[in-house]
Amino acid sequence: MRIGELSARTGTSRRLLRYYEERGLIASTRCANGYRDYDERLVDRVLQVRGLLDAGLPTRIIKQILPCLDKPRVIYFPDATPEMLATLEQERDRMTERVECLTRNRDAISEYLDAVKAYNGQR
Amino acid sequence: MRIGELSARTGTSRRLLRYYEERGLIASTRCANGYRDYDERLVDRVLQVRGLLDAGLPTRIIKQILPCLDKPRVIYFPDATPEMLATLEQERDRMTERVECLTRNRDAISEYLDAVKAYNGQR
DNA sequence: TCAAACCCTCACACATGTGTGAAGGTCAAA
DNA sequence: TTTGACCTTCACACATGTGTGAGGGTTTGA
Repeated sequence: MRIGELSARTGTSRRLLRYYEERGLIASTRCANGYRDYDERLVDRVLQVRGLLDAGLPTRIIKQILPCLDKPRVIYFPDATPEMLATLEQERDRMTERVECLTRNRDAISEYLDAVKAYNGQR
Repeated sequence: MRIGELSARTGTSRRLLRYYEERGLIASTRCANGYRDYDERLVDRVLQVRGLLDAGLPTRIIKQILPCLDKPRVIYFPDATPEMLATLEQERDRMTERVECLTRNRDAISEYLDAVKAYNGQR
């Protein structure tokens, strides 16, 4: 599919799709006329990238972790250098911290909202 | 305490502490000589702010949700306008999405790392 | 054939979080 | 009294994600 369709199907501006490509997060082939041609699977990929970006991860990190996120897990490990594995472990731990922080604070907000609801319901 | 101590105890640059204050995330009083004076509780507050920032929330949102995050919950609801409650609910949902996205992807990384470990252990 | 709707690259612009340094005031210890 | 370690404000700078538009090619349908 071309960039317009991918843009529509992912709710992502063409500008950003080109940016993600420039950052190595998604790939495209080129038609004879120079237009980008995207694979069907890119739809999920773009959505995943956006989720991670929204969760606060920079493209630099997303690019590093994406290879381990592919659906049919590639059992091709030799490409994982020790440095890369260390980075991955570190990033996994940072993600865990984020999850905990977010969960903790979200629960506090929930409690607050519940309390307000109870207060208003009782009046 | 003065800014230097708060900086040391939170691992946050003075520059950022002033920035957080400018954004209304933390407060300080002033000594006679103009120096900022921070309350002991600011240590936790700064750490919380940093956690939320690291989790991807902008200062604008953090400022809005901080009031519901105070330890001894202030049961003083009239200040919560309907618009603010709507914002809170929306932000709570966004946080939930972030948590889910992060968890999903972190688990995938974990699986990948486990697989690599098993592969290397078996050789 | 011409207009509309695509696509391309390139570049400037903006908000946000953060670093760095200048120019200068305060305070404590030597 | 002077030095050094603090503090102040202000301003410029940078990376990152994202918007916008210029200048120009391609494709499709009226």
